[in-house]
Amino acid sequence: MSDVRVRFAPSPTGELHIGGARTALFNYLFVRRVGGTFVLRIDDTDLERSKEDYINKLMASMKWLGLEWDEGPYFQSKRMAEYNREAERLLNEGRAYRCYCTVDELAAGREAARTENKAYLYPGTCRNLSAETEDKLRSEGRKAVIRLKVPDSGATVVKDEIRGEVSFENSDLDDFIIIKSNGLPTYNFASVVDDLQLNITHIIRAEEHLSNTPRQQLCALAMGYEMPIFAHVPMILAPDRSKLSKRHGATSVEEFRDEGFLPEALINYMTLLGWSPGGDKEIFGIDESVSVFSLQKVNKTAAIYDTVKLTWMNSHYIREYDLEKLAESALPFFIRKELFQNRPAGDEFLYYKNVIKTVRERAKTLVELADASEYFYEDQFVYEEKGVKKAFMKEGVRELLLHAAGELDLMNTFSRAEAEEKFNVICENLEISAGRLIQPTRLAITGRMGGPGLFEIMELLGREKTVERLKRAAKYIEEL
RNA sequence: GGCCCCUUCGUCUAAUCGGUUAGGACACCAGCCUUUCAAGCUGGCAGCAGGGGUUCGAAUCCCCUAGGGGUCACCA
Repeated sequence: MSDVRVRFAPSPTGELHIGGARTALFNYLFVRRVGGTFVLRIDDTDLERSKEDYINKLMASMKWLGLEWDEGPYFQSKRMAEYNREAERLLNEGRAYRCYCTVDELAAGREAARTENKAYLYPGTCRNLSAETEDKLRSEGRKAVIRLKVPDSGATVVKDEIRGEVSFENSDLDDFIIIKSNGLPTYNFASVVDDLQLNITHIIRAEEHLSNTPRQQLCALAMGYEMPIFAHVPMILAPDRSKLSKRHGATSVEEFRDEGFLPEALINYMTLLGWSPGGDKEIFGIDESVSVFSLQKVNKTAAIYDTVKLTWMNSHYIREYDLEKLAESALPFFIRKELFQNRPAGDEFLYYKNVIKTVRERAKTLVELADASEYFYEDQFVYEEKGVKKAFMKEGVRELLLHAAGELDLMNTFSRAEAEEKFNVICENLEISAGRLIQPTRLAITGRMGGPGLFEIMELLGREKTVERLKRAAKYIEEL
């Protein structure tokens, strides 16, 4: 066990989206590679927006993806005493001060700056208040916030594993708030206190935090510490190049799961979003990535996520997955589609597994898998319109199907090889090509023009159902 | 608007120290295979944002421009 410690610190204001998940993944890859500790922290200082439901969903999503953490979850909401103690210390040491400006007063200043088209910086109104003035303001009923004294010269340099050294002029920063008037810490402060107290050694997070990093570094400096090493990973953008949000459709892990994506596929896809092991390999498991992962190889460019490639990857995993596991994963989708009510048992489960086995080859998601399985459970399906024209509305098809039904009925045993042999004989005797019989038969027993090998389907369905469906189709054609 | 980051096919990406016909994957197109649909195989289309330098030689180093993103809250 190395002493490397990383943390993933989501705020529970929504479901875990693909960007957050990818950040968690990179933390995971990095820390597992070096044998360090993965800490989960819930940044819930914003009581208004944080919801307990989201906390559970967040953790469920991480577990579903296989991103297990070693320590935590820690909750910022339970660590208020720490933040207040540190803030008090800064106050006593003269590195921070109470500010009594009201929200309205500040807004006025901001508005003025805007009309002059200048950047607004808090002017430091309360930076050097006398004890008397403070008493007076307090007696007026004014509530105070605590602001950090930011040096007005010099620069703050952020050391970043991915971007190198990034320098910010302190004069561009103002005395920002570290404790709000309701006594709660701001993110920039709480996050630093926690990272320091939890002995985090590497902060791997999204690039949107880069601009705030100098503020955090200034906090650490004021408290007498140095910040850990940073790694700001590029953002994941929606297809329209904008920041991910709800209006972009499925972006949360939960949604991807519900749409029938396998966790391994999602992991594989996210791994390649902003990182590449080099070489031509595209398909690899999380353990393989762990063994070669490095922050230096993480890209600097934001990536647009593309469900098309994810879908391709998913279809690959569906094809290669362990059948037993696939059957388990697909269960909720079959139930949702009402192909059956409960988890099938005994022979029913065997049948279910065989259905999946024959159908998995052409399903890109678990939803499609259940879709493609429909006619194995439903007798009263409708015939595909295009197929009816192509396969049913031809001379002698009805008689042909009836004839085939009769022949199949006479068979003693019924396997895919035997059925195929029988069809060959029928076609030879009638002097027609195999396709002439196979096409309408396929439509008759599945309602569709595409799908698995016909004789495979017939074997699984069994002779009785096959014959029944041929007859049903014949009747249907008659009524056309 | 200030500050910060970024810029290789439509998308994800590769290209040890500058020397490559700029490679792969998805998608798309064509062909092969085939009872269908897929899968698979083969081939094709398609990119170094633009402009200046430095250099014998630049996708790679420097500068400028343009574009994209982020951030500037008593949100995280």
